[in-house]
Amino acid sequence: MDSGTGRGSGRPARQADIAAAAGVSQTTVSLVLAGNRDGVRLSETTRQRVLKAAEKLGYVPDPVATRLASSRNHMLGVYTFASAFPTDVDGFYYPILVGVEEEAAALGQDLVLFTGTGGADARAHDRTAIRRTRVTDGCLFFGRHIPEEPIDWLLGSGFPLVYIGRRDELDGRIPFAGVDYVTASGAVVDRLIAQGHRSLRYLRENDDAPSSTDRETGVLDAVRRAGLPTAKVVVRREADDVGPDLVGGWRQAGVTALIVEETDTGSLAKALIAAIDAAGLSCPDDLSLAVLGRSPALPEASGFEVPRRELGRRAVRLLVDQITTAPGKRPTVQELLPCRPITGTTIGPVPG
Amino acid sequence: MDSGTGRGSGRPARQADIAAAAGVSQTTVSLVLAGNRDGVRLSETTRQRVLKAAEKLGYVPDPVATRLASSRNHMLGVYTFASAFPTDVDGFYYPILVGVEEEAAALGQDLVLFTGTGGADARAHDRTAIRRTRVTDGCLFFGRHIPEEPIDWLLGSGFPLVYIGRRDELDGRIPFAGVDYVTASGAVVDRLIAQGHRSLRYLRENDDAPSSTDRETGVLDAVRRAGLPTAKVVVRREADDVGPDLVGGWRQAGVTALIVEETDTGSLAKALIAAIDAAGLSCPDDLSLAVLGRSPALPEASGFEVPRRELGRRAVRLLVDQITTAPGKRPTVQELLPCRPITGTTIGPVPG
DNA sequence: CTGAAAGCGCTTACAG
DNA sequence: CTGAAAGCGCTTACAG
Repeated sequence: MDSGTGRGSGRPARQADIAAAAGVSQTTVSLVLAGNRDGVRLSETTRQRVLKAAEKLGYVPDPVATRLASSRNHMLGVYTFASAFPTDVDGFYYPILVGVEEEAAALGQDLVLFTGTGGADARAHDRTAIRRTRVTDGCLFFGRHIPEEPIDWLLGSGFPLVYIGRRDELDGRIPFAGVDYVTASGAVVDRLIAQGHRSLRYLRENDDAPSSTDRETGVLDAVRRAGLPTAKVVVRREADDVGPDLVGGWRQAGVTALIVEETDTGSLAKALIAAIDAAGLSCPDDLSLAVLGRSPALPEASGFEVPRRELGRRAVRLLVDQITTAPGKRPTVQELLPCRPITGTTIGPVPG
Repeated sequence: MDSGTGRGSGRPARQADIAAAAGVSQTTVSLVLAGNRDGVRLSETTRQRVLKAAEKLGYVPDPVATRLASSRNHMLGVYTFASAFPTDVDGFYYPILVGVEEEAAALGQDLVLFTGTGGADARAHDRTAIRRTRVTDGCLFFGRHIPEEPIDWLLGSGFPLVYIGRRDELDGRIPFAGVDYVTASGAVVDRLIAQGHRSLRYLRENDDAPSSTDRETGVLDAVRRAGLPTAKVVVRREADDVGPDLVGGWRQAGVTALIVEETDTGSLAKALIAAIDAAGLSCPDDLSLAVLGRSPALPEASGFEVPRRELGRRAVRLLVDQITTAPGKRPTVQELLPCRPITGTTIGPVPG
């Protein structure tokens, strides 16, 4: 009831209240509270009077009004085109989100999670859904697939955004923080070849997201570097079609090393690991196995670790950079992060 | 460049643009777009004209302006007084967040994660930090400890909020969705006693959060119901002070059953489990063990499971209920959810 | 050094 | 059935 304490007064104090209390204009209050903007000089007496009144009234700026009037509200959006986020507890995306949260906190930004955006249904991601992101100063997007039209529209309107994951759509105009799957995958294959393997198979999903095609590129590059034939290396397969017979057939054909990609669903790597087991084989004694990305189904598998947390942090930093750069001179920043190799226990010399 | 497509036009369309295109006033546009508010009747011709223009311009309402002018923007806040959220990947709070996200999506609400609020430092949770929550229509709070003043202030200003976890501060005026630890803990002890145990110890943290005191209450109630002495049952201990000697001492004294609380840090249960192991004992052969809440260190332990995901969902529902109820007639809703018992493998008959 | 005024994009009485 | 006007709480030229 005592508005002097700011408690129970029913209505939070606004600048006009401070102005009345301090006997100055609301403009002056705004100026004082905004700190020292260049070119503006306030008498110390006024400053103190305003500050004291603000303190007494328990003033805190209204973030909504601030956002409407200026163009910053220190809120960053997070919008996903992937399913299973963040509902899936063991989800692929959670570590990324953790990184996003950490860096956002470090930079004094709050996060807006746009919900109901997890459906794989691209029709849900229309302009209406996506324009919600404009409450924020800028937005992070992710998911294996991207609806180009709404992103193009946001980009065209000068809204700062950063994609998490490499993207080459829209003539390379999409800023992103991604992962260098090409190099990491190539290094894994190099290692296999150094162990003497000459006949290998790369099992991948039948899905052309950049993270999949980049892994394939890395694998094939390495195979070529070794002077080996690439023809039969790549095998596209659904997780449901991966069984012991597939693995058995490969062995018959003299294959000694298997490589599999670990993506956001994780189902393919899991299926292969199960199939190897079901075929009564063990790694690396019977067969070497490499997983491109760490699989929860076999964490000790050899391969590499996707720097998901760092990816989140990096994306936030790039986004804030954009936000704080004048729209005219924003370069389209595209960055790839290196992966940490995992020695693991599933790669060994060629058996026999 | 063609503003008719809404692409590349530089500036998103607003109601004024639609008004100009349709040859009506901006008010009319607002009215049409708001749907049929009672008492307002628009001619079908006008409606169609406005709708078509809006479609053509790719209009999407600006949530910030909407929020400032009205009082809803379909954003819910999440603010935590606990540390390790959501940074800790195996965090206690993540399943709650998942529930929050699910229900928010179901109810068409976006989520604002207030960051930098995870510090245990209560001084950070001042009015300024907390008033940020007012960008949203209402806010969820959690954490074992609560700074009363800012919450009192928000409550007093009529801002809808729901605490996640039982709270009795502020004369019971804090709405919450909590967990019925009393009943769940009592049931666990009942089970121990039914197995013949007569001498038990309840190990708890030295921290008086409601979730801890409620567990203790449940334990002691059950002990009393069985007509056993309560004197030595409760033991307060830091995780660092729990070792094999403590467990050994209890056995010497004839204790046959141990109960430990699993809280957000999880350190105490983990320490006890390690201590039992280090003492060369196994459960339930040498000793029965119950964990009040599932411990990641021993998921198969007997006890109960805190319905964290459901807790999140429930809290969102209560919050939205509040938001959609006129400020005058909002009851202070306080709900407790039941826990799911875990049979587990660590409770057995009294040895020997 | 300070204030009056316009404006951010909406909603909501209030008039016609 | 529709429009002119005020207002939400700020920021930002623009005058003095």
